[in-house]
Amino acid sequence: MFSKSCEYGLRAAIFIAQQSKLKNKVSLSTISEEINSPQAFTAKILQQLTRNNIIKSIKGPYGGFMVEEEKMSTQLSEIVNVLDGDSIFTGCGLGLKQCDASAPCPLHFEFVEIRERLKKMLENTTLISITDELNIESTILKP
Amino acid sequence: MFSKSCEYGLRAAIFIAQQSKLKNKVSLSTISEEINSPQAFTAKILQQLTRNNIIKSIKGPYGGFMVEEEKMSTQLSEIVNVLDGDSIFTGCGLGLKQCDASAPCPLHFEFVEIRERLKKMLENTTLISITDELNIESTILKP
DNA sequence: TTTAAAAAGGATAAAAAGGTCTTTTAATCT
DNA sequence: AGATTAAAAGACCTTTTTATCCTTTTTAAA
Ligand code: FES
Ligand code: FES
Repeated sequence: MFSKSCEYGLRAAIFIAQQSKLKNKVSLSTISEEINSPQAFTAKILQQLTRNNIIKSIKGPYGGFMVEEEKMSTQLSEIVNVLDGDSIFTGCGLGLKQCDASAPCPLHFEFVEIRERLKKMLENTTLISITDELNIESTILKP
Repeated sequence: MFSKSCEYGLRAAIFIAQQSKLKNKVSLSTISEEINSPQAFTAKILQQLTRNNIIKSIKGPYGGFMVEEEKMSTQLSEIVNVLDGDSIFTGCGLGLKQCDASAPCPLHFEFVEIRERLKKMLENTTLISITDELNIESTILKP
């Protein structure tokens, strides 16, 4: 469904958001331990999220990564878009060059509904909405 | 969503099924033209579908590929399973080692619904159901 | 101001996916 | 039987994804 980059990126962003809610900055090594991802690769992904202004990084001792208050409303769809592009939201299920109801593939009408539901779900889920729920239900970020 | 192999494989299988309904065998070159896929690569994919007994191949002059009558009820989910494995049907959206309601990731409950809907759709769609519809609606397999 | 912690950036490497080419095998026609 | 046609099989190549390593830059604290 999503690339490895995207999976790690989502898990990382959620973990950082959790900690930011508790006013903690977190270092790369902590993040990759807590979400069980390869450290150096995770660093690259965090750079992308930083460049795209989804998380904030602070260099130097006592530095780390955090999600700023106003970025806590970031939709997961934005993160997916940064890391995997938008083909999951707009592409044809059978790989036709463009998904178009006027020239539909055999799966089009059913596929679009599922794709839209996925899109809506990722748009309606934000870093803040997840970290709020995390306090209630017990969900996890590593295997 | 699906790999290129899977996209080509689904398009090819649907095209072959269409033609089999008209009692036509189709050659590799025809298939790759009609579904707009790279020929040599498509050959590899058709071999997989043949080995997995989803389509039938006939060598020699007047040979080609076809879907046998009893295989027209093949579910698209079987083709996806052969070409991409079952991770799309069972894997965790955030890439946790296993998707498990007792240790759910933050997306689990919503993700499972979408994943199940995709699975049901691909199980309910068969080569025969698609080729029946193809006569009614005008759906396409390329570009 | 020196030190050390931490991210950024660049180079590289391994693995997987995507794709091509050549030889072999099987079927049909003459 | 021999020539021809078409897929099967396996070797090979290219690109993308996934991943590591190492150096540089930044910066807080002693
Ligand atoms: S054309 Fe294939 S999903 Fe829309
Ligand atoms: S645990 Fe992540 S989708 Fe089920």
